[in-house]
Amino acid sequence: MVDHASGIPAYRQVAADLRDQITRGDLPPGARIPSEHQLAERHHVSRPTVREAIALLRAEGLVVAERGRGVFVRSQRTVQRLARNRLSRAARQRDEGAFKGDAAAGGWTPSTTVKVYFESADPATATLLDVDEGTEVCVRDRVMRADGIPVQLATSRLPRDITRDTAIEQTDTGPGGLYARLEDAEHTLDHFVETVSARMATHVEQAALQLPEGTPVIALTRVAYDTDGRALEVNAITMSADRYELVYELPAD
Amino acid sequence: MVDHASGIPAYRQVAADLRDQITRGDLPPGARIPSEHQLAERHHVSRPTVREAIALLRAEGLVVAERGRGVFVRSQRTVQRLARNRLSRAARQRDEGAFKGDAAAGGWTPSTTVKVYFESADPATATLLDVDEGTEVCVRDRVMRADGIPVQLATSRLPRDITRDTAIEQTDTGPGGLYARLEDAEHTLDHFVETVSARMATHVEQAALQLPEGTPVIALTRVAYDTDGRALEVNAITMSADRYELVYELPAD
DNA sequence: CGCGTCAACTTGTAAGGACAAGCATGACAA
DNA sequence: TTGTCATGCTTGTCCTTACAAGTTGACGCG
Repeated sequence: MVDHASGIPAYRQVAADLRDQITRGDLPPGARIPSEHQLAERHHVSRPTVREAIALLRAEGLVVAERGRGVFVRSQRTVQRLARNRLSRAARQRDEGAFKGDAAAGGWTPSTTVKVYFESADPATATLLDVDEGTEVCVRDRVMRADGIPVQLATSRLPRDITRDTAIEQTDTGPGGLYARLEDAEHTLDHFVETVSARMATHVEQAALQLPEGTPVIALTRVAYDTDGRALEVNAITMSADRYELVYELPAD
Repeated sequence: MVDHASGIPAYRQVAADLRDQITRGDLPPGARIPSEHQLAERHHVSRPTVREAIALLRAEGLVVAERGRGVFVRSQRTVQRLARNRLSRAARQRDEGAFKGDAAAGGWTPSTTVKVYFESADPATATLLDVDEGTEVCVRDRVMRADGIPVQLATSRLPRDITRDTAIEQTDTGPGGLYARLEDAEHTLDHFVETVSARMATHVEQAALQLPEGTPVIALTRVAYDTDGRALEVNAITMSADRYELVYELPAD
């Protein structure tokens, strides 16, 4: 019931009530919350007020609405963790790149669509790859899926003088993936630098990753360096924050 | 102007129009967008419709509303990056913990408030620390500020049998911080495991970090292990995604 | 018994009105 | 000149009403 004397807006009180029920477990993941009409009657407020309350919970990512069906408690993070210690040479010899390795560990079926094209380096890419602006780069644009649903977008850029006449310019890079081909071409990988940030999904990403509104994404930029300290590849990865968790292991010294 | 024949809801058309103006730069960061009344008149829609459009942009984190003043375009990310390779023994000997080190590198003034208390381990903590549920743990609850504004929340938990009679149970842990005291007590640190995820801020975090609505946070869980493979500390860190970027360096092999 | 249709739900979109509360500005008084 | 206050602008909150569009299940007909 809404307390008008408290000074707290009615829609926030309704939202808080539902949030409590969800976090307490009275409304478990997947459960349908009462309809807008029912909530309005129960709390003695109007439907727009109830809708505002539900809009809050949607923005928090707690619930999803489905027209004609109801509003449902969001199921928990699909604990599809991604161990990033998979970039080792040994792993490359076992399977085909990190994504397939994660899939095997997580027990889901991976699929990928790839587009390969060429462009001249924009300022940001040029800085990261340490090449002149306008240098020709090979772009590998990938959409990765787990059991058919898109979970990750990745765009790799490499200087064309490295990729020319290699399988990297093919859609299928072959066993071990892109990094294996780099090592075939005598570019010995030394280390990677990953930069992790989070932000709200753009509407393009929302569409591509089939995200409900109000979900954040993890944006990861990985730069691969060879033993000479030269940057070989810049990979911009976007993941639904809902579905991913990144794990890093760091030595104490 | 709204096109009723397009099938696209009016509030989305209004939102798209404003979004374009913002991304194009016509409405630069800090600028005030037209008032709800003006937008309603201009697009020939009602005020509630305009409000719904603005609610969308707020959820996307593009604008912030200030009652009595107007709605303003959000200013850009403050590129305060945080290199996470600072957990080395050498760094501990130089300064006092990772946060002060980051501050020195970033050129801002750090300040911290600490609360220390004891509790019995909840299931999640017990699992991570590999102790029995209910074991007494020492909790260090910290709010970290950069130039006075809160940027990070961190809660460390350690089994009490490790912290008893050490400076870890004091608010001020002394030079080199918590990890230096652990090594003083013959617990040699071996490695850390960091788990990174992103999600929308809870309303508690929103208040503590003074975040506008609709901003995501980066949630990081760090577990410190000693050379025997024993978990010494679990640190749950929450950062505004606006203000942080994490950098990891990984060896290729 | 099977299947299609329809009614009764659900959420989505939109209008219009009313009052509250915070802020800035300018007029006015000291 | 300076401080105070009233006024009008802004967003915040909330109501009532109406119709659109998607889903589900029950009912009746073949």
